Amino acid sequence: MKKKVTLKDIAQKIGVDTSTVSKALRKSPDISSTMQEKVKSIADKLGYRPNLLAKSLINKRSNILGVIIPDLRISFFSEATRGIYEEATKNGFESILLVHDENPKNEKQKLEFLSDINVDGILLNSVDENTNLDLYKRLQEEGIKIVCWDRKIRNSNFNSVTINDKKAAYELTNTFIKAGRRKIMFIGPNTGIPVAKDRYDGYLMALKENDIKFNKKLVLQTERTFESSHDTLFQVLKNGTEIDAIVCVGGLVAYGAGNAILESKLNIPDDILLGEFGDNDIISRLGVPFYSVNQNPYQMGKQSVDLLTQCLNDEKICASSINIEVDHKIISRNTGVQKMKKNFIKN
Amino acid sequence: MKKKVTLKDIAQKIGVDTSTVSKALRKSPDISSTMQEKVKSIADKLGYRPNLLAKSLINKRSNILGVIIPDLRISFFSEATRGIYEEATKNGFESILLVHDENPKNEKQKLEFLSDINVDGILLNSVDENTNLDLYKRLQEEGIKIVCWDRKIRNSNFNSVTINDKKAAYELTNTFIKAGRRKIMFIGPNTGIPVAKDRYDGYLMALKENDIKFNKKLVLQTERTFESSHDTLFQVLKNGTEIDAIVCVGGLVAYGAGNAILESKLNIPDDILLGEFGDNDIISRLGVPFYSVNQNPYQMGKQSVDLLTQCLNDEKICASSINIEVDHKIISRNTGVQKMKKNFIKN
DNA sequence: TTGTATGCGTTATCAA
DNA sequence: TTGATAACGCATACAA
Repeated sequence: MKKKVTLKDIAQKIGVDTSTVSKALRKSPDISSTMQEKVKSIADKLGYRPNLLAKSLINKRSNILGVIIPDLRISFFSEATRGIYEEATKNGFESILLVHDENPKNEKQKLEFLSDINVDGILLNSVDENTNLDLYKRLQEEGIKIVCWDRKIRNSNFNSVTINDKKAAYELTNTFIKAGRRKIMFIGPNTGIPVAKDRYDGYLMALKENDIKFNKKLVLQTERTFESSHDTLFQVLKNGTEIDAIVCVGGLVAYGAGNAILESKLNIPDDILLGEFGDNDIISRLGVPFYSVNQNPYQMGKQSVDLLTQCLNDEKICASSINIEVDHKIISRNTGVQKMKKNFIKN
Repeated sequence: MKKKVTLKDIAQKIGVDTSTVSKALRKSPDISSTMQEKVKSIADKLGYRPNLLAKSLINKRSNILGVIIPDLRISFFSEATRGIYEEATKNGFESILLVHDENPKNEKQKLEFLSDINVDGILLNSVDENTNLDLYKRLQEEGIKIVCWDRKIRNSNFNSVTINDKKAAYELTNTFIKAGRRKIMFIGPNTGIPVAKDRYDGYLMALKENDIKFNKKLVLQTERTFESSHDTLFQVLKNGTEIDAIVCVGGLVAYGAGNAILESKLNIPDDILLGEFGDNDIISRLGVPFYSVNQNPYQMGKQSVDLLTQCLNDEKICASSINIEVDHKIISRNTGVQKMKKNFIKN
């Protein structure tokens, strides 16, 4: 097992000091160009690569960004992540991706890990705005720049990049109302998580504006997971609650809800219109048309990195609690579904 | 800006040496239990967290696994990644995720980054088996354990976890043949990338066994991207080449192909049966039924981590070029698509 | 039982 | 222009 080539190896080979090699490789004007070339050629030949750990132990910066997302199965996040790492590379950062699975404990662990390896910044899609708030703040005080994206954190000074969730939920609900639906359900968490709260508020606003009486039974408080959404809705449908449209707070919630509806032998969209946030691939698995709020994930990712980069370069920007609003649009999916010949494909 | 708490801070607070603190925190029998408790309580109060960089500079291990995947939009990879990080956590590792986008340059950059931060192991889904082979080998020699998953690397001693790709492709092609199709196309790279080669071989085997004459025109050599697949197939269809089924080497290829077919006003599945590897969500966006090879991604991810863990604990296992074969199955998707009322949902 | 000295690989500040 | 030394935060062999 060969060991990795270090400055020392190069130094010994040439017969100079490590500090000379170090400077030469970073093209310090201290070092003669003859020496610089000599060092460089040896370094290349030996395949030298500086040890990032040692470097960032001394420099204060690692040029690493940490990205924590809720769930990879949600294509909104994968698209956004794509925007993130492309822009990160452009800006000279390496970005590493971690997943918290909507679990505060996981989130804590990932955050601490990122702090332990001295990342410069974190792009955060937080589980909720309470549980780990103190930790967010501590990391920030330690000098790690944090940008929240998709999910902002109220009553805090974190910079963020989001859509206008209230407006989007309002528009989505309104779409249902215009399609003649009145018994519109809202599924998801509606407190604690700011995004969810905003979306809930938008839902309420649309109802109110259209003189639809608020029905408490049509608000299902669930977690942001497939199981929670599925099980809760399935039970509610079993109990005979009538609904004709659903606003789902996120992709997994919508997928769970959609499954519950189909299992209940109800039809989408005839009986129930399905709406979600994120324009997520997984919903297409249901094989039914649905509405979605497209949140321009790629753009959101890029802008998040840009904001974070600015934070790292300018303390003032960092302190100014900026919220960048990304455009969204209401779209419908799978409207062009082709009719399948029965028994054409059999299992 | 508060600085992070270090051993020194704790040591000064108590009035002992850093080495005492270091030992106390790791419960060394050297240190009295009184002292251990004292140190621990102070450490907790101050919120001490060891600096991983410094630690792994000394220890040879970082307990970090690097995961490099081709593309996040492919749900096969997100599912597999899920298996990976769940199992990694269980085994006491932190796993960080990077994406190479089927680009050898990106892959090189990510690999070197992982080496630079001294990860213990890498779970690799390589771009191809040639371009960065020397780099793979160098990292291995430097002591980084590498496990290839999904895509193995022939003529090398890397351990791997895959399905039986040839068999799977054979079965998929056979499914088409049994459905009465004879003009079956193969789309994707079919050389250089081992998985693709195996799948191609399986395709050929099925043709041969069913006395279907091999038609060179029905093999489209493309990259593993949406654009490459889409553009190539679209042109071929425009030129009037007749086909009635397609074996696509991967999800993005299938999505590109599906789009090309629909844009050409052909019907799936009536005119053309679509088949792919990975059981990927994104294909559902086409809103048509399709066949898929489910590769048990979650299981594959877990087993990859287990194999890597074993490698790290036992040099012999590492040297024995193990290939673990994960079960696959042919499935059909979207067969239960509900018929949509025209104009029910409008854009 | 605790402290001292040294080193991991790198950089920065001085001297030479 | 180059070299010696200390430092980053932590761990460990060895001395006290």
